[in-house]
Amino acid sequence: MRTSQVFIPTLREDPGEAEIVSHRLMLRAGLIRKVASGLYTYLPLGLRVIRKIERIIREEMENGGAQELLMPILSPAELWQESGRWGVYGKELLRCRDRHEREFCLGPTHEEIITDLFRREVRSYRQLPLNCFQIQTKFRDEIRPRFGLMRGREFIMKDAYSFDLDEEGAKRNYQKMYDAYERIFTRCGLQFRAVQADNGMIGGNMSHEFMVLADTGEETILYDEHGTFATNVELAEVQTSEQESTVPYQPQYRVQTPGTKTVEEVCNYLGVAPNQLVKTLLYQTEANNVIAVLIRGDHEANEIKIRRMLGVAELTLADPETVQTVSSAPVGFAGPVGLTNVPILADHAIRGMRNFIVGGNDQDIHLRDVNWGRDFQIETFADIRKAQAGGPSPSGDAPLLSAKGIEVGHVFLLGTKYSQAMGATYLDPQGKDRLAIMGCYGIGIGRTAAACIEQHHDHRGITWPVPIAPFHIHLISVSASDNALKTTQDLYTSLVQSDIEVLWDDRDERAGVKFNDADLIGAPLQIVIGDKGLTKGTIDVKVRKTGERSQLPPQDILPFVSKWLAEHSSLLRPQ
RNA sequence: CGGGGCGUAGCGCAGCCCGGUAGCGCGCCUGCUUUGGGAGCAGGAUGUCGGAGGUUCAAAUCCUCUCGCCCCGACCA
Repeated sequence: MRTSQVFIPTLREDPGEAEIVSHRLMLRAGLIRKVASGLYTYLPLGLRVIRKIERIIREEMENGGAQELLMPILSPAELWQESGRWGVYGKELLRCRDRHEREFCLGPTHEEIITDLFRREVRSYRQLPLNCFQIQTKFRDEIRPRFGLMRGREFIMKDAYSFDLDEEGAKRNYQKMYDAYERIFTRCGLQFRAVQADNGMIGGNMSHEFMVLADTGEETILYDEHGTFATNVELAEVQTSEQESTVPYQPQYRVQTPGTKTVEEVCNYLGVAPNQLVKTLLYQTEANNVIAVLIRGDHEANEIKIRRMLGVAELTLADPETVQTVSSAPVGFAGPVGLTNVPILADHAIRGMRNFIVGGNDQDIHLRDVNWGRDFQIETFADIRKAQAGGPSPSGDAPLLSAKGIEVGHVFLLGTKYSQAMGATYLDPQGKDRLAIMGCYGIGIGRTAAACIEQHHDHRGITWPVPIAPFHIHLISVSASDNALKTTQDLYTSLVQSDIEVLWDDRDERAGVKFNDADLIGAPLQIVIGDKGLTKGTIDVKVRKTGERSQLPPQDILPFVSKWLAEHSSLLRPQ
């Protein structure tokens, strides 16, 4: 295509609104434009990238036995009420009414719709397994959209849902999708890692997130150097062998700690290290039960672990009024001593502590030389803190390393959560009703494009991998002579006839402008035709990513670029 | 939702404190010259100063309200 016929509004300067490199470059290279917070228009160039990713996804999903369908973007409230999620999804679910005052929501995901379809249409075990996917726009009313396509409110997602006869079948489908995802992200030219992820209330360990490694990632992953263990920090188990301490008990006493609410403030005030402190977190569950959670001062509570441990869906820190009622002190001074009206859950690390500091259940008061067992009782010790880099890996003794990642895909074994709630059953060979075992599998497509830019760029612009580049070749003529024009035209035609995607910059611009736009847009190869080279009988080819240049006679260009593109389109080896 | 910041020409910004008829750079238009890494010269166009209300002889500037956007945080006691 010619630039005069494609709408590519590039920006010379960085837009003020963009913070991270992918967002900046997507705006500057003319891939997207913002419509409102978290809402973007995909411009022609951006859409070409999206379509390429979609094509790879379609191929690999079909390869993995999934078939494409398309569900509506609006979901009726009844289905969500039936699954129970109408009540729990919260403000992220954008609800609306139609002209008849019927309630709907914009679909943030489609388990309800697909499960409804399944229960209406699938009768027999003979129809299983079934795996359907769609590529469709989702809407989640994010609390804080940011970073362009990285966290938008409206975004394009591939979501797939599998239905199986039994657990084994479901695991087979899960594995197929896992494998498909590895192929997809590899083909997109991404450095990524599949990590164990949270399964919420369902249990088991069948959930993996596909993380693109990038410093701007919003997720933290922990892994060990052998590569045998990788997980979201939210999930990582803490290996612990804390023995009860044998340090002699000291008598407990009260100290004044005016205005010291945080661990840091207490430590500064008393001149002690955070690991001598035990913080008492008061949590509320959905049933409004309050529980006290004890965590060593230098550790962080892991709410996902606590939630799973308690078997509750919702867990939030207690509001100030509740804290006042339960601990008879304002927020910041809760402690376990005398806290008899709520259960006390403690992290394993507490077991090995003696003579520590806790809140005094009184304003501006802390207690020193407190000891569990003597001064208060702990109901349960459990692994409820966040794992930290440097700690031992659960798979061995190698220390854990941490990295930032962008979650681009998630595979999840759902089990019977939705089939149970919505009655998605089939008849087995014995004629008995059985619940279908489900799995679901998502990929954020815009986010994948953004993550790709995070990994493939330099100070001049994007350096697309061939498989998802908007164009293969950026063709630039820098001379206006008849000869140069004719040569460019001929080359353009022959490239197009060979099914190579060429963007021909036919604008009446200076060479520098064209070079800069080409580097910004980031087609993998640039071909430069000018009188300078033509008088020597050559045309220049530049590899965008490496800057490597070759001077070739016109007739060698097509074979050269065909070969180069073929070599760089093939499956990259996963890291 | 809490805190901070910003809305002035297509884009990036200054002007606001201290009120007095709106500016810079890039882009855009015209002409000439240039033409292999964002050209030079000359000329030109462009603004509901986010919106509403108020104070004032006079408001981009001060006050009130409102809308939008960006960043940080969202309870770790």
